This record gives sequence, C-alpha cells and structure tokens, in this order.
Amino acid sequence: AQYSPDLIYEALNNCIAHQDYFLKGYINIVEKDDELIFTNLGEFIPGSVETVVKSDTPAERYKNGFLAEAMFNFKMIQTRGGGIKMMFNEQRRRLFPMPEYDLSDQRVKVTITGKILDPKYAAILAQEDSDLTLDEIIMLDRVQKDKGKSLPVADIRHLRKRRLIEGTKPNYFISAQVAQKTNQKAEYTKFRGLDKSFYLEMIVNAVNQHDFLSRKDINKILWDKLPEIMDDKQKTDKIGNLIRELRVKKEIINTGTDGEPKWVSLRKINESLTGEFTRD
DNA sequence: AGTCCCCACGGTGGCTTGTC
DNA sequence: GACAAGCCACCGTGGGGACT
Repeated sequence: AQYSPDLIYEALNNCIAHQDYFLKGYINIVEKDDELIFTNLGEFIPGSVETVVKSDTPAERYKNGFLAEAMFNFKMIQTRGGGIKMMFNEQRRRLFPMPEYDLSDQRVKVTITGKILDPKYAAILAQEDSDLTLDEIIMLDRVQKDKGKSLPVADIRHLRKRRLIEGTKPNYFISAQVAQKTNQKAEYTKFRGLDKSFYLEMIVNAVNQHDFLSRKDINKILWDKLPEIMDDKQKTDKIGNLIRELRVKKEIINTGTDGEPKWVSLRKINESLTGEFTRD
C-alpha cells in the first residue's frame, strides 16, 4: 500500500525517541489492508481519549509524540508535533474514519484507517457549508462503523435532531440530506430500504403469479430489495416476520410442510373455487 | 437409527415512535 | 408523561428432508 517498509522503520525509530504518554516498551506497528495499527504496552495517561478530544485543553498538553511522529512519517499528517486532537482533525480533512483507540488490557492500541468507509460519511464531511463539530463527526463515525450501537442515547438523539442520521436501533444510518446533495439517491434507497407494505405486496404478487413458492423462492425475491445494512440473519428474520404477518392476515397459506413450505395465495384459491362454480 | 439443518409457528421482551 | 402500536430479534418446540 502507501506505506513503505522504510517509512515503518523510520517511524519505529522515531517512536522510541518520542514517547510522551506511552511507557517505554515494545511498540508494534501493523499494516493491514488500508489500516495502520499501533500497539504499545502501557497506560494512556490522560485516562480516556474522549476527555482529550472533547476538552479545550491546549493541544500540546495532550501531545502524543509517538503517534504524531509516526503519522507524519507515514505522510498521514502534514506537520510535525500535533496532538491527539490534531490526528482526529487530519482524518476529518481527508474524509477518513476517526482514529480508533483501544485502551483495554494495559496497552494502547490505535487504528488509523486510510480509506473512505461510508461514502455518505465522506460526503457530509466534504460539504462546504458543513457546520459540524468534531464531536458530531466522531458520533457519525460511530454510525458508519457500527450503526451507532456503541453510542449513548443522548448522542443518537442529538444526531437525529440535527437530521444527520435516520433509522431505528439497531440500524441507524447517515441521513438522506447528504444523499440528496451528493446525488446518491439510489444508493440511499438501497440503504434505507423500502416500506414494509412494499415488501408485503411483493410477496403477495409473487405468490399470485405462481402455483406455490418455497421459502427459498421468497428469500430470493426479497433479498436484494432489503436494505444493504442488514446482515443475512437480519434479512432472514425480516422475511420470516413478513411471511408471518401475511399468514396471520390470511393472505397466504402454507400447503407444504414446515421443512418444505409451499406458500400459496388464499385469494387465488378462493377465486379458482368460485370460478369453477360459475363456469359450470 | 442417528444427526444435522432449515424452517414454521407461537410467544415475548426491548426499543422507538406517534398520540393524547 | 403515559400509553398504544409497530417493528425487530430472539426463544423453544417440533416436523421433515438429507446425509451418514
């Protein structure tokens, strides 16, 4: 990728000379796909990254020589000697995800991603009239990384109020506002999914068009229409719930077995019955 | 015969949203 | 702020097919 072995060695040398908040010890730098992962045994003195980023403490107080130097050497930042907050701002400038800190197990682990994860996240950062605070960007970063699962309720409320995110737990996603501004409407629809009534109608129509449909058939019909953010399990559950709803409403009925279902349209059965009567 | 897997089915609890 | 409604995820149970 973009980081050469020479740069890594140089960074390592500089790291050892420039540890401020890291205890001396073994420093590991791993380059993986488009990520750089720094690991260093020791304690993170400021306590939490949050306090550093959110406080208005002068940058130099929380300067982290090791990381800043390494990032400079990796050409990830433009100037030497920045603090932790600057790292966040640099990632912001490049429309990349925020640095990921893991402070568990008596070590400091920082993951810097060097690529755009969610185009909508990048688009919202790139907006010229964007008035986002760094806090908000960090929140949005959580949404692009884990659909906001790790965000406290207050943050979710805030983002929703600002119309930066939509969706409901556990499927938050970055809002349509951005999608419209950046001509990503089709992409947005794929993410948001469609009305439930649309899915129900699709099943009913499909069942009407065939003698019967297996569960696999129904899966195949709906799978690509469901939001991209859903994983396989969620899609399976979702379709199961849809089928269940139609069954309860007596729109469809399973004429097969549980193991090998054959879903048929009840309306169609009724029509064919009355049809036979009227024909003769 | 035993095991594994898929799925239906009914039930339920958590969460969000809308309404009053 | 209370309440209902809707949606989602998960559970246990059990039938049935495929495979060994």
